Amino acid sequence: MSVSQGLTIGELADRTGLAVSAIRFYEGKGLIHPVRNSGNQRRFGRADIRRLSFIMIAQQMGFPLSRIRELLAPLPNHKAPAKADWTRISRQFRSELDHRIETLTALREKLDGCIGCGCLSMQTCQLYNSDDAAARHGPGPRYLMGDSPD
Amino acid sequence: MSVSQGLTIGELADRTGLAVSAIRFYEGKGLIHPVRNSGNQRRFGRADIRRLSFIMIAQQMGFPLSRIRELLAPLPNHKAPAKADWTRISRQFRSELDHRIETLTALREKLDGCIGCGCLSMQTCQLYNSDDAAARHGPGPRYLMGDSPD
DNA sequence: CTAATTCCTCAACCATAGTTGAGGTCAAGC
DNA sequence: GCTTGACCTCAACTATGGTTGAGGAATTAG
Repeated sequence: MSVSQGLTIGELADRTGLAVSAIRFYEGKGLIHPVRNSGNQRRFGRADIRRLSFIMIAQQMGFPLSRIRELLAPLPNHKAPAKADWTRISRQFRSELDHRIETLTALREKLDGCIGCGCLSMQTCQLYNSDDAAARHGPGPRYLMGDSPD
Repeated sequence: MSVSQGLTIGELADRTGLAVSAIRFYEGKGLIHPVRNSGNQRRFGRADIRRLSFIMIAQQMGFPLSRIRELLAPLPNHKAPAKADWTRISRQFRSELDHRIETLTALREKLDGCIGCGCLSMQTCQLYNSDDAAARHGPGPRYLMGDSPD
């Protein structure tokens, strides 16, 4: 396979650590867009190594494939992306990551308050309020789910 | 339904915001352990409202049901847990939450470095190294996945 | 006492994220 | 030029986290 023809799916699998079947699956989901050679075999560009690496990282951080596809949508399919393309995507990614970290941190702080007050089973729990208070506001663990304690 | 008989599944669903089918599903997975009345209907204790709230919160933070079951395993099944039970579980939960936040934060810092150096598409990218460097270390995005850059 | 509602079990189905295998084709080495 | 390994498609299967519906029993309200 000469360089000008691109990488085979097996070569790409070796480079990224992904299974061949996973790469085909991602193509089906619109995350990657290989070309086909005269024998109907997939041929990938070197830029696709980075594309798949990004997919793996984003997934590890809990992004669903549907969202990753959206993030990658502005990248060109069949030529190497410009630096500006990746920079824009990285910034977007970073901002969603920030949001995830903030949400988790806020939850942790409430949990801290809860351990401190000896709750999660007490009527005065800041996380779960009393049953009556929860009933007034509707179902679910209101405070953790977004309400302020009264 | 008198109080001494416990909550029906529908009442518990109203209190927690969960679907009746989800509560039955959690029982099947061993996350909750209702008793049965003489007519084979499930009866829940008030403590189960908190138990389900905890399940909802932990799930929202990305814990799989299997792990949540393990966390809840020390709680008594058919009587109200002691304060110490919930405190122990909360501490364990908090420590796993810490770990998640640390992992995400470390990833974010590497991503920051990457935006700063204009990478994710550059040969000198700190996240993805060069293809040759990546090949030397094995498949995948080595730096983000745990390696230090050389 | 009857009718409406809620409950029961069990099986099938949905989405996400893939893997596995059957049956067949392509390409690279000798 | 043929054999072997890598590739192709498509369908079925895995696991998680549930929902939906069929067919029937229990409970509650009037």
